[in-house]
Amino acid sequence: MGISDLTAQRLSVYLRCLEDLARSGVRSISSQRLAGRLHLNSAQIRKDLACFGEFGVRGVGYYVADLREQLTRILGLDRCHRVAIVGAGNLGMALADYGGFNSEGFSIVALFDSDPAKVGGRTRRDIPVEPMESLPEIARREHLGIAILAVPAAAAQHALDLVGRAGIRAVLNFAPAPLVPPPGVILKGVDLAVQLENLAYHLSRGVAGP
Amino acid sequence: MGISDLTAQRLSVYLRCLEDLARSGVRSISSQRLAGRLHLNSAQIRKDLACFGEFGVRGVGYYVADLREQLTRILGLDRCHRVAIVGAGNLGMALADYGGFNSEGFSIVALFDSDPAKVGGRTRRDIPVEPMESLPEIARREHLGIAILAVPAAAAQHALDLVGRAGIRAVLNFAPAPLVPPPGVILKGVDLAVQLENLAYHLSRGVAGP
DNA sequence: ATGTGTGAAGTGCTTCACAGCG
DNA sequence: CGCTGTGAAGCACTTCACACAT
Repeated sequence: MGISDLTAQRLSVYLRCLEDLARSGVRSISSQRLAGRLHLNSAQIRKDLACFGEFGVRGVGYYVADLREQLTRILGLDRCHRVAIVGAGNLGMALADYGGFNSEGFSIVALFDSDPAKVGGRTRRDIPVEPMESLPEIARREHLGIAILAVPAAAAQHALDLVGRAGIRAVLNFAPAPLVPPPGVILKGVDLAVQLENLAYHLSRGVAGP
Repeated sequence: MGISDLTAQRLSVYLRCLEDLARSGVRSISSQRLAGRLHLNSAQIRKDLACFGEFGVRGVGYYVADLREQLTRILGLDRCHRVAIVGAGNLGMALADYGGFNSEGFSIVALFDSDPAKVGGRTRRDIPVEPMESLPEIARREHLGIAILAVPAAAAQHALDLVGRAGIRAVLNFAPAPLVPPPGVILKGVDLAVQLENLAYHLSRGVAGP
């Protein structure tokens, strides 16, 4: 069966919840109770998990430690991913220092910027800002696997191409531009302006129903 | 017909593209050419627009200035939305100064934080950090309509409830927690960790196909 | 008794394909 | 002829409901 992106995203949510449960000392949990915590349908959870194996125990549920381990492996979080951030503006700097990324799974190695005035600086957590030109070299030396694009829209496609040529094969794009990934590169977009405008849209159409 | 969230989000994308086109002096554009720019299907664009009226001219396409105006109105961007940011950490501060929000449609009025050490400070763009307790008062005085939640997961539900009680009816949540919106509040989530982990997942499953 | 795994039904989104208008 | 607007088909995701395992 083909695993959809939505399924993979929910696995991340499940994993996060399982880590909470493990910290609370919970040993096992049913899809029903997990669904309650996450405000999802329990069949959805069972189907998502069943894509990758039979992790549950009938009459019991899922063992937290076991499932946590399985999901960590499935999501590729059993090894550390080395991340570059391209664009050292407000957003790039903040993302570099953002504590919300599963800190075991990801390590922000460097920021890159084409503005010489920014190069040489460091974030509060001491991540260095490197010149754009050294991206290919550093990418290979440091084994960077993921890039986060936080550049202006006009520079985004160029930056993406550069990143692709440097051998980085996965990119998270924050620039508000419709980009074409180079062959072999996985591209995901997060468009903050669209999300905010979506709220404006809902506000102008009256308030949420039940 | 019920308008889906996905449609509304695409309208934002269309609007942004139309603003570019207007700046370039383009007078009219067909759904085909718009689709080419945005890497979408042209029928999708026509269907999305048809939800709200017959804006096109057969044999010609859509007049850029006219459609731009219509979409601005539909999305509720013909008036300015006053925005609060809750949580003055890395992310909250960066979002407050982020230039990517359609600057005519949104105005970030204040940040709020429960940490007294942060209160009284200002962002680089001079937006003040206020104490959490004054949120209800400032929300009403300043007519705040939207809140952005950039607090830790553990504090998010509490912050959301507070924001709801202050009369704010639309919230964009960055905290990695499954929240329940108070009645009448529209809630959208952006989960940065999930997006990044999704890339890790794709990397661990081999490279993107055609 | 409890709760998984799953075929089948239900729902919603996308794409096709074409009538009809300018 | 070019292009919109749209019914119908196609596809994908979600939910139901139940056989079956413990």
